[in-house]
Amino acid sequence: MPFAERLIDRLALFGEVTEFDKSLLRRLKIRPKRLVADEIVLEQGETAEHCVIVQSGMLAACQDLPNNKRQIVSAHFPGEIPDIQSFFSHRVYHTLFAINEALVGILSRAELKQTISESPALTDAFWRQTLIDGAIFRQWITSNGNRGSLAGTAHLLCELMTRAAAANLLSNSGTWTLPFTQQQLGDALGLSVVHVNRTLRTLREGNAAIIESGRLRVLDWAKLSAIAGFDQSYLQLGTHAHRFRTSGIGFG
Amino acid sequence: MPFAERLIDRLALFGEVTEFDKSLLRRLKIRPKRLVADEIVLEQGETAEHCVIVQSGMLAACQDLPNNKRQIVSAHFPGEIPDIQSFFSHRVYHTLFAINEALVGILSRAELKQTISESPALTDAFWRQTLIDGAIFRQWITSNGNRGSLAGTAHLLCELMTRAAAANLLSNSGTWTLPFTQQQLGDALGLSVVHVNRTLRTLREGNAAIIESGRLRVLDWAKLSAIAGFDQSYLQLGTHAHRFRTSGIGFG
DNA sequence: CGTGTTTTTGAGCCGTGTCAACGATAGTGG
DNA sequence: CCACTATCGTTGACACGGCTCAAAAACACG
Repeated sequence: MPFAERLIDRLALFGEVTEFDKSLLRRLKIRPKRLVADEIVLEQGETAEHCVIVQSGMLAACQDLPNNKRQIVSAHFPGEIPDIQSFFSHRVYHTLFAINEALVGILSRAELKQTISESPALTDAFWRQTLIDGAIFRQWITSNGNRGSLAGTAHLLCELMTRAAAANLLSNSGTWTLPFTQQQLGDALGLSVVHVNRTLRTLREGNAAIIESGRLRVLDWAKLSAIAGFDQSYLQLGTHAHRFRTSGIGFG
Repeated sequence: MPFAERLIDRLALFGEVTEFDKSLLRRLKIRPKRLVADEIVLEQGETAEHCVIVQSGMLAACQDLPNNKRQIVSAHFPGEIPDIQSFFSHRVYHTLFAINEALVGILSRAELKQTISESPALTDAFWRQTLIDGAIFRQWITSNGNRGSLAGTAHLLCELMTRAAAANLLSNSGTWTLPFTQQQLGDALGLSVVHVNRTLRTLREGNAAIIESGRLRVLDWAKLSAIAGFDQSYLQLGTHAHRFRTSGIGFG
């Protein structure tokens, strides 16, 4: 599936995309680029003339800290544009890197911005995306601040699983190949690897969720989301989430 | 100063505001409302038809958690519109409340959205705001996750002080009446009141910053920002920050 | 002046980090 | 196809940062 189509598909999760808007997006010049795991797309402090769109695999953004820890501040699924913020601030304050082997599209920031500005509907759609990103950020703040390790971890798993479902990444059996290492989960949650491991064990022993050979399987969605205090509506995946909620693999 | 002017002033921090845009904003119907400390503007889960603009005082947004803790996820200075996110998602997932006695303006969300959409420059300006909000969120994630209590607290103080300066809230002597209680700082930082208190003492004893009778005084900006790992550029207060940097009260 | 809130301090405990080691798994080159 | 090696996951022991409980001091307000 070409880049523009993936983008369109994702936008369609949140509302109708008109033929006009589709044609605008299809006109974008997008250059493919393969990334290996851990490959850096954009370095903290750099200025960038290009935007990135995720085609397959996952990207994440992190801030490297003086105490040589790193904080992962966001995770990006196929169809997403991780660096929209460079629209108005060409310097970025975090490093964008590939979580696993990924295929991304590189496009001119100016061109994308121009294209978006040609359609009020597209402007709305992208602006809306950044607001949803904000809602996700707030949840991460809460997870890292006051939810505690178990609820925080559960919340992250719920969020990632829901977003993975929306990106159509679940297998028939409802599992998802979680590309994060436990170290990376810890970097996102502000926990040590060791404690992430223990927390995952607790979730496993409580029959809430299990990661087996890299695949995340939610054993009991009600239990997991209760532990997390997770309510997916902030992700605004209305229609799509509904598709999964009614498909009998345990969402809801 | 009328509401629209405060809004214009703030937008002007980030770039020129044309007369056309000003006239659009001045046409907005804004109803004043006084708030006492802790008064709730918008409750978690509510749907809102109105937007709020802060005129004086401060607002904050928090998420209440099942473990009866609360996480403050954002703080809002005069000139800001805390609930822009309701543009595309009428339900809000956090409670918006007044930190101290405040004056806000209430305006129709639909009308504001309409007004903004009439000017590409305004659209850009507001979208840009939400992206800056995102940059702030990322910093809070990092503070709550991996910076540790001392650096996290210092970072929050740096951020609030810088934003207070941009909102022209500093006294001649460079102090600012920090309206947060230590409990609220803790709610923002994911720390207990007790520990916030101890951390502030450490900052005080290190001659970095001191809160005396509710006023925050930065004793040594270089030291405080070094502890925090703070770099104000993510706030994009370019010109304005420069004004303070050269005013000899210790910023830079 | 009295009452409620906020700040400050102490003492003790618990969650989470650190260190260290081993096991599992996957990729690599012979 | 099998060592070899690197990375990741898992577990235990122990230390420490930050939480809880509790109470006093400072402050704000009517």
